[in-house]
Amino acid sequence: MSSERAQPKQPRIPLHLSMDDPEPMYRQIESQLRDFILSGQLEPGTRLPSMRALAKDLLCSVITTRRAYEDLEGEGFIRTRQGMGTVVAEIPEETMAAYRREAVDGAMGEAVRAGRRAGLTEEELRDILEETLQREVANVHQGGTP
Amino acid sequence: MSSERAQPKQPRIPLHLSMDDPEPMYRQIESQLRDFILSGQLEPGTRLPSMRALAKDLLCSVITTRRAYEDLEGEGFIRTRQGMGTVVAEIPEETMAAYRREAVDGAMGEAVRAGRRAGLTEEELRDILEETLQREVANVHQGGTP
Amino acid sequence: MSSERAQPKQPRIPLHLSMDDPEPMYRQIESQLRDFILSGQLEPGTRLPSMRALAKDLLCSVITTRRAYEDLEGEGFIRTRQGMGTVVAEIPEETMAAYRREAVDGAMGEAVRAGRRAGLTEEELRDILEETLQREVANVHQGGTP
Amino acid sequence: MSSERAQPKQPRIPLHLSMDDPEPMYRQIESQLRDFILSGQLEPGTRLPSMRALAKDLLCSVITTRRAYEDLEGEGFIRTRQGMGTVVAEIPEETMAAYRREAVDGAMGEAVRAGRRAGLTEEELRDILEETLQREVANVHQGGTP
DNA sequence: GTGGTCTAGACCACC
DNA sequence: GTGGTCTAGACCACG
Repeated sequence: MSSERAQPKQPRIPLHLSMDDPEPMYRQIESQLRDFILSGQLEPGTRLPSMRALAKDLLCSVITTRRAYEDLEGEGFIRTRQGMGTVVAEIPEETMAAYRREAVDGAMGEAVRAGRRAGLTEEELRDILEETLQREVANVHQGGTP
Repeated sequence: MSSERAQPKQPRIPLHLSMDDPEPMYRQIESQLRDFILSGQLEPGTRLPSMRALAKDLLCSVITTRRAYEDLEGEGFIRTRQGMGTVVAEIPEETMAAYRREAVDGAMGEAVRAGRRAGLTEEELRDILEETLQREVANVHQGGTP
Repeated sequence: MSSERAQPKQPRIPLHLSMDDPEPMYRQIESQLRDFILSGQLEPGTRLPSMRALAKDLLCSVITTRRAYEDLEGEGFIRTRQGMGTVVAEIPEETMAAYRREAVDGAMGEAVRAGRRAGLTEEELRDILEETLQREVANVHQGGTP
Repeated sequence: MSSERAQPKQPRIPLHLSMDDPEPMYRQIESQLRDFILSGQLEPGTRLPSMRALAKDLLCSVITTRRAYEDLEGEGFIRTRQGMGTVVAEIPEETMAAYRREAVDGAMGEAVRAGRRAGLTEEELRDILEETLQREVANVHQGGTP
């Protein structure tokens, strides 16, 4: 009679929905949770707030939070079981790395293509990266991606 | 035997719609035309195909091409006149430059934010930029953005 | 100006929901469509009935059909785009084969384990397979899996 | 110094709950106990652990173990008496055989239907059975169903 | 006409 | 208490 259980910890997770964001609510929730998991701020086994609790917190419908959780489960980031809530799944480091790279590579590719269309040199693109790093660092220090 | 009146030239414009692209059709058309204009491949005064002709060519509805043209006109990239067809607008170089910078800055900002969310260091982002430059250069030499 | 379109054919697809089946409706729809695709009865590019039409047909809510379609899209079996309906996706034969084997292997493994628990010999299991083949052939000839 | 009254023996029963199994906990308990009984590893008269003890052991709620025991009692596999604990019931060999056959037949039926849905031939199904026999024999020799 | 998002609220299964 | 299924109906985006 063996078992594989443990009491999942449940930290506060600072999510926020923006009405100005054209992205649908459930996707905003998904991407924020995904980022927390990918960045290691939410570790495997960590318990997520219940769908109902999160909905109350975000002032949205349970259906919206459910949808986000369902999608994330489909992607393998979280695991949910009836009556037992939802926890962050065990994800192979390999998979994590692939996900991390995917997002950055995509955006960087777009930036480079945009630069090429604009007729910029590689050196100018490097400068823009440096400027952006400065700017974004400033942003994060005041406290927000938006 | 060929007339040489001051009528706008109408070069071949290689547009293509992709079904796999999650972007709606009219936006695909918009962004492709916008890129041609911003990159100088379509010069001011150049005549664009009629909405009907383009729709027939792309196997899409006229509503779709109309919407793309309307949006581009709203942004000031093209001008449509009754009975005179649609031509690329005269755009101050200043404005062009601003648009170009905007696109690059936006994409680079996204790349940096994605990197930060994934927990990458600035140095790793610089490396990724270099890799991307390599890759994209390779791409363009074989011939295509797609 | 090239394109990648074609008028998808739309054959009749004989789906049916069983109320006695403990499986939720949306899963019944999913598995039946998945089977049609995996068995080649629904080819890539084939158009599926619209969510609303199917719902009317099956006497269930649009939400139920939508859920089935969404899940199948998540699994890569179908592709859906706003305003353009839903079509069977192009699936690598390799992937198809893997899916096909997965289901059968799982069930066969369970059968063999059950047989082992029951103390049956391999020969007895082979006999049972033959009997089952007979019986199921009979079933399908009268016309129903249930 | 050891009493040898006619009290039921209580062997160690290796049960385990898996969080990844989509099957609810109480069903996992049920099917594992049922298998032990049907395979003769738990003989009639053998005493089962108390609901409380089992719950503590499996790190689950007593409601869960109770439900499993109740279901098994409903199926006639075990008997619970006030103050006397729970013991494996006397089951006619005939009934046991029927249950065993039922399990195998059910699983084999599912395998054949899955194969038919996937468009496999009878010969391919026979091959799969042989492969599965090989694989499962290997498994059992290293020691476990899981 | 298509699908996409969000809403509310019911009832069930599991722990 | 948890999540899971199904319902109805509104409004938007796309073609």
